[in-house]
Amino acid sequence: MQNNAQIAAARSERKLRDAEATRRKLVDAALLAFSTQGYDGSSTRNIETQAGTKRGLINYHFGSKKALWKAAAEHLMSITERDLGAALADMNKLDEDQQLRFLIRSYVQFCAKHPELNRLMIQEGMARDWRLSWLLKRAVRPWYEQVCRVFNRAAELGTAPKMDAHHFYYVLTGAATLIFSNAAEAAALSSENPLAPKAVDTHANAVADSLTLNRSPL
Amino acid sequence: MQNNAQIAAARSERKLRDAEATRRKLVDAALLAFSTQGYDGSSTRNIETQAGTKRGLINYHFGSKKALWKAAAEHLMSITERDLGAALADMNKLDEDQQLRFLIRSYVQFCAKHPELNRLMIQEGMARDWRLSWLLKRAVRPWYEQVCRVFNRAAELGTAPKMDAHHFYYVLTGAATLIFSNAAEAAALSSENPLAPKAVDTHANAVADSLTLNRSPL
DNA sequence: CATTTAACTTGCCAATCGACAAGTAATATA
DNA sequence: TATATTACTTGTCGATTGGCAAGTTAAATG
Repeated sequence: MQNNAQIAAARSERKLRDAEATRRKLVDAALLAFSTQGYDGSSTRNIETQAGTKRGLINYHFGSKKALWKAAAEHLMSITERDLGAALADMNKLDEDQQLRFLIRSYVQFCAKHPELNRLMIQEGMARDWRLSWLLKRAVRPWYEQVCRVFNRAAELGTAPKMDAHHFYYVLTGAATLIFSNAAEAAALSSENPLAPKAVDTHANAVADSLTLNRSPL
Repeated sequence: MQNNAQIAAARSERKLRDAEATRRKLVDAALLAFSTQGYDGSSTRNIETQAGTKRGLINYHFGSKKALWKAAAEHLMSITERDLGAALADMNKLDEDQQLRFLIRSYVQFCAKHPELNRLMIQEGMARDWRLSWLLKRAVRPWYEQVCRVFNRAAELGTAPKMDAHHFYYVLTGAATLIFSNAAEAAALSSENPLAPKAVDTHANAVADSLTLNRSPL
């Protein structure tokens, strides 16, 4: 009877899905905590509470706080890789003159969608430890080199301002991200939500206008 | 005999100076801890150890961790107010055409000199709590309005790019500060110290070139 | 010289931290 | 049906947290 086997398989699948749902809730809560409060400022017990799970499940599913951080960071970096990779693919379909501006606007849109990314990078970019090393190897260095490559090509074409690629990277990253990673401050200063689609688009244009030279047809 | 009185006064003064030295060491260590590890991620005991003082002195001199944070933040904001105020005064002596660029360059230099400021703002700018409120009222809002004022005047003169002042503020602040607040990451990516005077000057020019329109004589 | 005061020291407290281990309950397998 | 495995639950541990209070030490004051 294949029916019984199917039912058993469905039950097994469902059990697996439940465990995966628990892992997912914990990863999401961990990402929020680690990115806003830092690694040492986040407690596993509070993460479990925020995730709506019971107390020992982080150690059961991940083994340690360190392993939870790596799982959460890996989850975020895989999303980042996928979305920014897609943006780069779209960019390559355009005329080279427009590529830098497109990349900048895509990057700002992505940062608004995932402020946890830049919050995490800020938390971990201050001190040299195992978490910064992990992030550099896993995601930052490849992205850094992609940005420098696009910038250097744009500089050849005359669509990028004349500066060192390294400084361009930090001007771009800082300009693109601060209004979103410090959203609470930005909202208090302007009484408008910086994550609203219209505000995001305005900011994307502001950054792109600042960092490309074809800002208006001559 | 005034001599005895003078000696007594000197001793009293010295005793007072020692207490003040202790307070100062604690404030310095607190600023380093709070800005890099966040408020909850910093422990008073570790701050005391880093300051080279004994264990109960934070509670003796400041009464609580919260009061220590306020003392450290007030110390940093008074330095900021003094230095950026001086920069604004110098700026006002220049031709109006050059004022925005001068302010941007001065601001970048200051951020490189005091990376704790932007690290603290990043730590506290993510969530609405009593520390963000304190910082907004004490320092951020006045500075924000000064920057917007200078930018709006530059926009009238045609020396600033066309964008909303609020977005200009965050483009400027992010572009100016990230390479310094994430100095460990930046050093790992470029193998040069981002806080070295030459690197600071290069970055100041990169930010100023991006955010002013008189980038080169036409 | 006796007393007061300021600066510092130390022991202790309840709460919380990450981690481990011994459970229970439900499902899968033989 | 008996056994094993998976997912989850809970009790407890030693270490650390912020804070309080009772000290000690040394200088100022009368």
